[in-house]
Amino acid sequence: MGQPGLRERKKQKTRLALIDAALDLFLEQGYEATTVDQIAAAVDVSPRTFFRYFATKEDVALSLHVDGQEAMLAELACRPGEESPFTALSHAVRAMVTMLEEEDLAERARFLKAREVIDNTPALFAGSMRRVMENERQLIAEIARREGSGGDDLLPHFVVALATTVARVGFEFCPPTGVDDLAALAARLEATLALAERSLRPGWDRP
Amino acid sequence: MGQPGLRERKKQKTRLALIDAALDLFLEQGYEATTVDQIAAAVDVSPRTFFRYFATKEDVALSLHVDGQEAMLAELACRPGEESPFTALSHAVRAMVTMLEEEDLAERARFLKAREVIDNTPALFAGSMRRVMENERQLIAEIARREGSGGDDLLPHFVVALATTVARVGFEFCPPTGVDDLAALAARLEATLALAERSLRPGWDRP
DNA sequence: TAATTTATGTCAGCTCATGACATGTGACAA
DNA sequence: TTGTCACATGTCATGAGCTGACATAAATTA
Repeated sequence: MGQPGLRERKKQKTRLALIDAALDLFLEQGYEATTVDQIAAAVDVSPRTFFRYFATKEDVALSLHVDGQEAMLAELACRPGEESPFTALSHAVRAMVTMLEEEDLAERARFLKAREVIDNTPALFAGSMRRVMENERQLIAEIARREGSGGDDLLPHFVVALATTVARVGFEFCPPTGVDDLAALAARLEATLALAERSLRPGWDRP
Repeated sequence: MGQPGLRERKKQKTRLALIDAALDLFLEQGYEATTVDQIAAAVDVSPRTFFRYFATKEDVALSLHVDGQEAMLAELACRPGEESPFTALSHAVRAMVTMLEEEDLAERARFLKAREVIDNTPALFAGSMRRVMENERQLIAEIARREGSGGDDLLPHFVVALATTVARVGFEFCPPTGVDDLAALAARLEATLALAERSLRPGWDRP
């Protein structure tokens, strides 16, 4: 009886259907060129209902992205306090990928599609950056808390900014996604982390 | 005959008037709360005309930001080829501030206003990040050219990303802007550059 | 002054997004 | 099973951002 009830299941189903329909349409004819009405029609739902699931047209493409961010924050909260800030953040970044690796096949496909659409749509890219930036504030707060530094200390800002930069470079500019590029993505991320590690002085992230 | 002609002068005047009116309204009542019609009315111009000057409502707030980006690119192009990538980029970042310091008083006030509005408006912040990212592609291309590295080389991506990160941290989170915070801005930027310098291994930005 | 260019105004229309209210469908207890 | 309640959805109306088409007014040039 772990089942969440018919109502809830229907909602989840509609939600995923909306995401899938939206991503397919975005890939086919572009983000700007597809209307909310089209997405709603594809799922056989009123346009008004679309906006009950997603606040904006943007959101439907970025919802998975958000899950990743949350996973990152959650992982950071779990890291032991002795770990140096950047090490902890590295693990948090990796968590985004490992989380995906445990997912459904359909879910992974969905994520890769979303990534492709976002990469090819400036408006969506901007939106994703905005979310990254908002997430960054929380990361900074958490790092500052761990390290007991003041609010106007530059270091936490810099460390977090560097970590998100690494994540960004790692996730960006991957070759055209094939069937399951998750492995390639993970490899690229590791390469970027290694590059960062090798570029920085030991102990740089602690005063 | 150095004069650009009445027509051109009028256009520049209208353009600046639109920017000023928009920024003032954004500061007063918030970005989302002010309509294009209001901005147009404040300058006594039809709403349609507004969109002939700025493609979107966002653009009117971000136009100055764009000038800075262009200055950065221009400065990078001027830097001597022997200079290591990150050093060249540092100077390019500084150019954004020095350019402002040579500007009109009104222009500087405009810039500071714009910065304040952008910082307090997620939507605008996202837009500015998008432009930064688009600019980043050009910076990467230029660095790759200087260094003669291939298109899939991680290093140029990383170096440029780090430079824009420094710029971002340097420009962000300044205390509430007073009359002319340009000096404070410059100081903060220098502090961030110093922090980066001190965190990185010598020669990290060259293979 | 006349002819040509071009900035602006007007209007009509599309899409995104939201509030208000009605309706239908699952949840749950008697 | 049935009846009630909660809530997901549909319908309608509205406003804001943005664009195309065409007319008008102003500046430039001859």
